[in-house]
Amino acid sequence: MSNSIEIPFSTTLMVRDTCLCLHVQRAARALARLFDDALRPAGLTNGQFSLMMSLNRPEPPPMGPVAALLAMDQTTLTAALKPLQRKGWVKVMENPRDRRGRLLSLTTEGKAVLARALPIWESTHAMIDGKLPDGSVARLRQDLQALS
Amino acid sequence: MSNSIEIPFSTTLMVRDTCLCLHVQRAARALARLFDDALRPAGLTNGQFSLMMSLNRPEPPPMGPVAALLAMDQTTLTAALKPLQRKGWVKVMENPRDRRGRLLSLTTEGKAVLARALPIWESTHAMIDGKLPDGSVARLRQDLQALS
DNA sequence: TCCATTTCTATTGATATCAATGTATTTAGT
DNA sequence: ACTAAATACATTGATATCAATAGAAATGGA
Repeated sequence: MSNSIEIPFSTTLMVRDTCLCLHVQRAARALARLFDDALRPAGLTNGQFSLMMSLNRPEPPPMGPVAALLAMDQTTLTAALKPLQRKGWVKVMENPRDRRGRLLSLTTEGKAVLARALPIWESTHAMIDGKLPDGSVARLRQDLQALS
Repeated sequence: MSNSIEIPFSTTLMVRDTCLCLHVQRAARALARLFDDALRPAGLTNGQFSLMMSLNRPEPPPMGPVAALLAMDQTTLTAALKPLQRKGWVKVMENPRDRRGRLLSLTTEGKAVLARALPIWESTHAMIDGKLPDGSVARLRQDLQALS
């Protein structure tokens, strides 16, 4: 006996259509592929581009605020820095004011890589802008910001 | 000599504020954490919940369409199925009509796990809905769909 | 039928992601 | 100054993600 616990197919369709988490994950994967493809000639992934761009500041930031800006776990940032350090694009140094902390900065070569990637970002982003209805991109950004 | 190639800080701020890819990745990470936390008592991550829900169909689907539905690489789906198979929640069988292919289905226990997770999804989603302005969630879904 | 092409999936290698945990350092309270 | 608590990162282990590649089976054209 024992009726097995079943979710109706109609519920499945409802969840698929309405789940915001699923929709965001889908879009995240699709956009990541799009930017990864575009940025490949520059030797960067979309995540590496965003991370390095966030390090292009007058003063080298510590890790915590950078992780918060990117809405990622601090351990994820530690891992993401590894390949960039290996390539000599990012420098991680001890914070003289707080020896627990690290300060992150782009190397000269890192800045050059980022500068070569920038026009690719611009054209890719313009392409997306063009494909979406006018104004929807700005609206989308606002809505997304409310989630993170 | 050689002036190093620098991107102005103002450009960095512009990219940070406008990059749709970054905004989507940020929201994706934040939402993933939120649902992962909520679903943890059910033993599922947000991705596993979405995948298993997409398998709750009258007829077991092959892998290709499932990967397309989730907008993920086919190799990602292969990997994502591994832990679910190990736990006995998903069954992967050869397609008798096409011996290259596989058919994916939930086991009885898988269906039970999914059924226990459903109320968690409902309450978590309702919580998000409540925190966002009226109507913005539906609009957001539409905009995201245009991207994937 | 035979063969080239296409389709469907798996494997490998690299990076991304987070939970759990540990270590070193700073801060705050006394 | 001393100590407990908080803070900033790193490490480990598991899963997620995709590119490149390879294998097997189906399909289509001659």
